[in-house]
Amino acid sequence: MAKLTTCIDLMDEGIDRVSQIIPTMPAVEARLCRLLLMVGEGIDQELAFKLKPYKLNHSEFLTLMILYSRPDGSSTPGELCEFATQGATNMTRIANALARRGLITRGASEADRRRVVIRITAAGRRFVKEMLPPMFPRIDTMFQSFSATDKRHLDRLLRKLAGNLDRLSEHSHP
Amino acid sequence: MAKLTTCIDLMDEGIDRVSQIIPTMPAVEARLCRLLLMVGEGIDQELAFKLKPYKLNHSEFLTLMILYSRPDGSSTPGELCEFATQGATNMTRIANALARRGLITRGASEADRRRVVIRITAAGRRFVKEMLPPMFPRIDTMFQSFSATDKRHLDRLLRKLAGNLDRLSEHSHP
DNA sequence: AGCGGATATTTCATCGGTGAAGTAAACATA
DNA sequence: TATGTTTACTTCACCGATGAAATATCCGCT
Repeated sequence: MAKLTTCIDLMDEGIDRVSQIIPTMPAVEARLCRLLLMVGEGIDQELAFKLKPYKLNHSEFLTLMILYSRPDGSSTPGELCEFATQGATNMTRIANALARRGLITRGASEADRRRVVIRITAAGRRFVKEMLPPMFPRIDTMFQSFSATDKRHLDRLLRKLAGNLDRLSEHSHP
Repeated sequence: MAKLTTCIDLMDEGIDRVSQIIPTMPAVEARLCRLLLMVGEGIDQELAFKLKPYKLNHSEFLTLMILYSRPDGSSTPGELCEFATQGATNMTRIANALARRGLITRGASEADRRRVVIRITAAGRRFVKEMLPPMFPRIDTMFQSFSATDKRHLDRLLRKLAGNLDRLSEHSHP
């Protein structure tokens, strides 16, 4: 497995060379994009590694966590799609997978019979409560040597970036 | 399409509730992880959107860019796997796709006949030079209202995080 | 020279995710 | 109350990515 930092070094060289050939390129910004993508992938892999023993998928985990974090522990496929940024198709599969393991139940809505009500079960809550804590040490390690100010800055900058991305996608794929 | 910022708001609420139930959770750090993942996905989608008209994949684009940025414009599947953090299997497919479009060539290595030498073609170089500039305005927009200091900070913090991730994965999936 | 283990790449089976079409219920309105 | 439109979810067919096994070559050792 290639180290992230060596990939970053190579990326730096690559961007330097490309921006020599194409000087109009916004090199600093492009570099930040690539950095974000690479670090994002890194966290993804780390998360996948922690989820593997529980035979959970990233999207299954996220869906389960959304349900867990809701006051009433329930939602609908459509809502979950929104919050988890997933396609409806995929949510069907995710719900199938979680229901088969008894972590959630699927029932018909009384108010609107088109709707399906998804609810986390007691077993689902127990499962989350058991699988979450083992992740904590590794999350702490990820942010080792980050000062409180560092964390505040990172938080602020990422949110600002998110706002800009929203404005971008409004214009193009609305 | 759900806005990133509303997803982030919901995530904030979710983390608050979960950390009330499980107070040992490193809430600040977990939040940063989720933020990073969400912003990463956002950039991914933005990139995919820009690549679609050129019928390119994220990994195909990255591979092509690596070749473009090398002084001699050539590499091998194994090396490209490392730099692009891709499985060898997938690199075969990527090379097939790019070769079919005449953007790269595949030849046998003289020194080591197990190796395949992949080289970007003149058409490949022209293609990159043509497709890259239209992306620049959108990259600039992504970092609108980021001061030079903001960018420096973000760069520094992401690299530090990458270093920590490397140390994590060394211990576990080495 | 010849054998065993390591390395480089491809093939195959499978999984997770997506777009397009299908089904069913609700709503709006005439 | 009949009809057309919208909404909610599912099914189906396909694509991109991955792990395990197959193939071919190279390298070290005797």
